Amino acid sequence: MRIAAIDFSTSPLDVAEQLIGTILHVGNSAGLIVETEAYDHDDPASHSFKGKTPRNAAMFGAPGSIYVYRSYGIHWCFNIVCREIGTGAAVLIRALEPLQGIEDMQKRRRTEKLKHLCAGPGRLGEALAIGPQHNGLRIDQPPFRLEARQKTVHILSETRIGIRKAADWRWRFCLKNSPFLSRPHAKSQTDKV
DNA sequence: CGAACGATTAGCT
DNA sequence: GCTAATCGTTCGA
Repeated sequence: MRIAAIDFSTSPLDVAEQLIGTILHVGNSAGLIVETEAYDHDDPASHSFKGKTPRNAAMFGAPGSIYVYRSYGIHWCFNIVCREIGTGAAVLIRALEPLQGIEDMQKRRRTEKLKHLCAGPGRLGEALAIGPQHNGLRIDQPPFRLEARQKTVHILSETRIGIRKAADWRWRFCLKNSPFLSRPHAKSQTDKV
């Protein structure tokens, strides 16, 4: 299997798109990335928009490192940092198609429904046992690994979910027609292959 | 120091 | 579709 050769020092838009169709391994569990969102340093919806704070410090780390944050006091969400170090850009991994370690994920999620196992950033975090202990680690070192996609994929761009600022920017990327998205994409959008 | 507010989700109507 | 749950972070006084 090929290790994904994604250049994380580029823009979050590029990285978010390239991540669709690659396989994310965390420990013994793995899934196909079917949904991502880009957040940039000059993006009003981004945690990094107002500068570095104790919470978002990892977002200003080296490209290819992990940024984990607590959402709504409940969930842990998983991001990969991009652009040059200190910029404050990242890609949020929002949904996976479960592939390996499914029983472990079902146990952690307390549900057997494959469709909802990793569909949404909070669910994905719970399924993969993501937590603050992963903040600042690297995506190319254990327990993490990215496996390159094996074929061309059909990608759609959509508006991001759950934000108020810059809500109309189409910075969400989906694997076309995947049943494992956190929310279905529109019927017809600009295709990116 | 107090208060408002989320890059969300499950469960109920 | 609507709302409660739940708490760390951020910002204003």
